[in-house]
Amino acid sequence: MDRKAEKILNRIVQNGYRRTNARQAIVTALVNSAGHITADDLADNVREKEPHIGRMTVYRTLELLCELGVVRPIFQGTGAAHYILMDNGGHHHLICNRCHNVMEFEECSAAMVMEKVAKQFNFHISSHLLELHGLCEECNEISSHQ
Amino acid sequence: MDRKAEKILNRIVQNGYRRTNARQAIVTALVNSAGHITADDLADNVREKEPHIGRMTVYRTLELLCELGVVRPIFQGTGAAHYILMDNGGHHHLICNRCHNVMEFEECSAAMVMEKVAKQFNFHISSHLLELHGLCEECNEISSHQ
DNA sequence: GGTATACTTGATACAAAATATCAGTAAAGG
DNA sequence: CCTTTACTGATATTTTGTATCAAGTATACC
Repeated sequence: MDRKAEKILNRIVQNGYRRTNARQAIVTALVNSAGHITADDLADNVREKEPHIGRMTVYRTLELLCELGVVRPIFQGTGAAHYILMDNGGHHHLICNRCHNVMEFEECSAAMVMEKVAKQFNFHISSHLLELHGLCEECNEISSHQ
Repeated sequence: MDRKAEKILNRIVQNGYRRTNARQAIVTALVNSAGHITADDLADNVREKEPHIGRMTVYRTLELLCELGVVRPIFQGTGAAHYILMDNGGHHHLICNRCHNVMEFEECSAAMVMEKVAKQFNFHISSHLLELHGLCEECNEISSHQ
């Protein structure tokens, strides 16, 4: 069992919810998905190993994980919601408005900013999401050629 | 006509799309909605004044505005996507995992961070979204009392 | 101002995604 | 092992979003 998955399952138990086989399988699949996946794709992954697990349970588990702050649904391009793992602190995305490509980046100096805000509002931050929207290098060139 | 709406409509024209009555009405309603609204609610608002405008057109206009980077769909609690206006540079949200309250804050020192990233990736940033997830003051107290 | 053209619109039908329900099942605590 | 209560999963249903296509309208050109 993955350590990351274990951590999330503990969080579930600590909040008074039960540790079930379905939840174990779903959380494990979620962690293995690298943290970017739709509910339906996650359901498919889970059912490869445990075919008896229903779609509904996957949706419900994701809802629970949202409530616990483990996961956050976002739109990525078009179609269904993508769930991203927030348990590791944060996500940093560069999102191109034209090609909808998502690039991830690391950036820790943002931490300073957050600390400041947290103090001001007396808010207990558990994770964050920073999205920078615009045009990636390639799409920007196309634009300027028109 | 609102200046903000005017600016968005200009952006539409500058990108080779037409300035139509439907788009004017939709953009105006969007700006008046304070920038947090679902597609269907927006359609309702638009149709109060212009009942002939179809739901489909609202969806299509929002799609166009996404492409232009004017708007960004996010999940807020449950149900349909909420569209937030990105035209004024950025959004800064504090989102409580427990009560799902969304507080907005201003924070400009984040600009430095973004500049750095933009250079590194040669990415042309037009707007940004920074979400800090955790527990608000009130919910944090409830937690520690348990 | 009139006309041609291509873009835009809106009614309808359709597909996809998410939710409600409820009988059956399994986890936790004794 | 037994009881209680939360959880599950098949199904049906609602909600949300998309495809289609004839009719309409904005723009460019004359």
